[in-house]
Amino acid sequence: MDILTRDFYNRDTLTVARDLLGREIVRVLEDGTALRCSITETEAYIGRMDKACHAYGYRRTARTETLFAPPGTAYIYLIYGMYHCLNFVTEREGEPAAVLIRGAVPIENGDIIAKNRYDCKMENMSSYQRKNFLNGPGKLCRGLALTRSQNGLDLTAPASGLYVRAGTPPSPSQIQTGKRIGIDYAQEAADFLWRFWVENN
DNA sequence: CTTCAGATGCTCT
DNA sequence: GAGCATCTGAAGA
Repeated sequence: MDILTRDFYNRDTLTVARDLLGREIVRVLEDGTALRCSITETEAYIGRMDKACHAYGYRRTARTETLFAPPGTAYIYLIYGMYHCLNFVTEREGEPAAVLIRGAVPIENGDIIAKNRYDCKMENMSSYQRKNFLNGPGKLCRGLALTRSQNGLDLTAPASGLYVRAGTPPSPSQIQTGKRIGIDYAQEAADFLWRFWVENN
């Protein structure tokens, strides 16, 4: 198959964040159903130098332990008491960094994703719901039924039930860059242009 | 279209 | 105890 290997994640985090656009997340449920979606928006977090990163200054706690795992590991945490955020660990093992997956569009089994999100089929979604389907980290995790139970999974092993395929990356001219969202507390790091997304949608 | 309050529980000081 | 890499529904322009 065309599953992205550890070498893909074992690179500079900004490079990986750009390169993840258009890649396919595959989430295999307990019953074997494969939910598939294409990544449309990402953000980079680099502990070495980034005050917005949970592992800023190599801070090591129970939560940030996953960021020190090998590249290609899933880092999933709870935010605001009720939502989850999906990240992919990057750079060499021991270098705490990751890419937050902020948005995606469905490719396969959209009806199940729609059931997780809105408890209905895709065809019954309103235009507002279509527009706001998986365009946020909490929405994406809800749609793909991801929680902290999946924290630490190996994204390069199909057996983990969560992996990433090569997909269809956009042309460089379709990639937009901007400031990251929701990190106003991070001082100078709040202005880093570490957010990437595919134009349209 | 926009702003805004409130939900809710884990993490770290 | 304070704050958080968010989302939703309601209300107003």
